[in-house]
Amino acid sequence: MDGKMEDNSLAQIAYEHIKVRICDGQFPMGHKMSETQLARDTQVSRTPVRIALARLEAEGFLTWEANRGYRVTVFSIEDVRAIYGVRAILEAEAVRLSGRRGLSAVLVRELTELTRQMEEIVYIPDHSAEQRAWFLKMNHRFHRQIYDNCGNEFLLRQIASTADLPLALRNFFSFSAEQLTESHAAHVNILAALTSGEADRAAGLMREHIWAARDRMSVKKTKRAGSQARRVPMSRGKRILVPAKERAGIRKESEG
Amino acid sequence: MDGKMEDNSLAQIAYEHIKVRICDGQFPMGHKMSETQLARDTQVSRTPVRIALARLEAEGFLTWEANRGYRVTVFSIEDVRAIYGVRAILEAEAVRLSGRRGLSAVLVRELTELTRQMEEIVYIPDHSAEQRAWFLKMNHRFHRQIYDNCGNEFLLRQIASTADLPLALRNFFSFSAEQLTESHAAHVNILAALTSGEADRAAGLMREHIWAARDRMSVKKTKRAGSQARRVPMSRGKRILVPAKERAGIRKESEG
DNA sequence: TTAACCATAATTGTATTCAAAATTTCCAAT
DNA sequence: ATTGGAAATTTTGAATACAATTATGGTTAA
Repeated sequence: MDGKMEDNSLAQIAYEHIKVRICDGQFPMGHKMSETQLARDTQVSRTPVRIALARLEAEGFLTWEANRGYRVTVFSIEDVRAIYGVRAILEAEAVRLSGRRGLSAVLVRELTELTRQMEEIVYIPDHSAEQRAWFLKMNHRFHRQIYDNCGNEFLLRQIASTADLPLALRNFFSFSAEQLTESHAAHVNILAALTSGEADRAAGLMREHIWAARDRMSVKKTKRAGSQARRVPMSRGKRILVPAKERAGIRKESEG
Repeated sequence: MDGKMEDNSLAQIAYEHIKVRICDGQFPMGHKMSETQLARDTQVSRTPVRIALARLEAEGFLTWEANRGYRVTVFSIEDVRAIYGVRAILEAEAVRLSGRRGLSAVLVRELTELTRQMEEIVYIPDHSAEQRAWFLKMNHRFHRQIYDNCGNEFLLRQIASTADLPLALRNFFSFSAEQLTESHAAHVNILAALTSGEADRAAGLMREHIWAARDRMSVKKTKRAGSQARRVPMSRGKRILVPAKERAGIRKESEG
C-alpha cells in the first residue's frame, strides 16, 4: 500500500529514524548529533549512522563542522520565512502544472473527499488535538495529491525537500480554530479553480495559502524561535553559534 | 580569495573531487561509481568516499540501489526540461527579490563590467573555444551576482543545487555564435530592467532567458541524450535501467 | 575565587576487517 | 555456438580498531 520496497540497509533505517526525530522536535534545533550516541540508540555501529547523517546534512537538516560533527540546523524565524517563500513559488508552480495537465475524475473525487473530511473537523466547535492532527494529515494529503499530478518529478523532489525542513518548527505552532477554517476555505477555492480549469488562479491561491501559513507563523511565537536561533548556517563549513552544553536530558525521553 | 576555509577532511576532498568529475562529464550518466575504485584513485580508504557518495546521492547527482551501490543519475531529456523549468521559477524569483531590494552602485558596476566583457566576445567574429569558455564563466558570474543579492539564503541554496545538476549535460551542447548573442541581449535587458527598478519585468526576462536555454537544449542533441537515458530515477530506492557493463575505459583517462 | 594549564576522557576522522550479496567466469550440457 | 548453472571473484554493507582532535575536569598558582 505504501509502495515502499524493502530497505534492509541499516543506513536507511537510521536515516528515517533520525529524520523522524528531527521533524518530531525530539532533536531540537542546534542539538548535537553524537554519532556514538545515535549508534548506541539504534543498536548499530557508527558506519550506517554516518551515512545517514551525511545525507541529512546534504538535505539541510543537519549542519556539519570539521572535527566537531553534526548539529540539527538552526533556523531563525527569517530562515523559516525564506523557506516558506521558496515553498510558495515551488508549490504554486506545481499547482499550475497540475491544473494545466488537467485533473482526472478519480483525483477530483479524492480531493473532494479529503476536503469534505477536513470540513467535518472544521465545523466541530471544540475539536480535540487528535482531530486537529487528523486535519493536518488530510491537509498534507490534499497538497500532495495535487502536486503529484504535476508531471515534473524534479519539482516534486524539490518540494519534498523543502516542505519537511521547517517541520520541526511547525510543532511549536498550534493551529487555532480560525486558522483551520481559513485553511479549509483556501482548499475549497483552490479545488474549485482547478476543476474549472483556471490553473493560474489556482496557483495564485496556493501561493497565498502558503504565504498565509508563513505569516501565521511569523506573528505567533517569535519569542520561542527567536531565542533559540542565533545564526544561519545552511551552508557547509560555516560556523554556527549555539548555546553549547545542552547535551543531557534528551537521550532518555525517546519512546517514553 | 575563494573564501574556502581549510577542509582537511578527506571526505570533503573526495566529495569535491567526485562532483567535479561528474560535472565535467568524466563520469557519464549511468556510470557505476565503484567505492573501491574511487578509494584507490583518491588514495584514501572507502570510508570517506562513502560519505562523499552519500552526500552526492542526497543532492541528486547519484542514485543509490541496495547492494548495488551508486550510479551517476541518468537524466532523460524530459528530466532536463523539468529541471530547467524549476530553475526558471527559482532564478526568476531570485531576480525579483534582488530587484526589489535594489542593487548597490558597486553591484551595478560589476554587472555592467561583466556584460561588457561578454559583449566583447560576442562581437568577435570567430571566437575560440577558450573565449567561449570565458563567456560561460562570465555568464555564470553574472547570474550569481544578481542572485546573491536576493537576501534569501535558502533560495540561493536551492538554486545552487539545481543549477549544477544538468551541468554534465551542458558539456554536450556547444554554444553557437547566435546563441551567445541572444544570451548577451537577454543579459543587457535584464540588467536594464533591474537598474530601472522594474523587478517584475527583470524576473520575467530571466524566466524567458532560462526557458530559451532549455529549448536550445531540447532541439539540439536529442539523439545523444535520448539514447543514453532510459529511466528517471531521481528518488531513492527506485530501479534504474541502464546498459550495464560500461565499467572499463574510464578509470585510466583521468589525469592523463 | 579565578585563571591557566595539564591530564584524562570522549568524540570524530580514517583505516581495516569481516560477512553478505552481486557479478563475473568458467565449464558443461544441449 | 549458445545456454545454464555453479564456483570464484569482486563489491557492497557493516563492525571494529586506531589515530587525531576536541571537550572536560581537576589541580595549582596568582
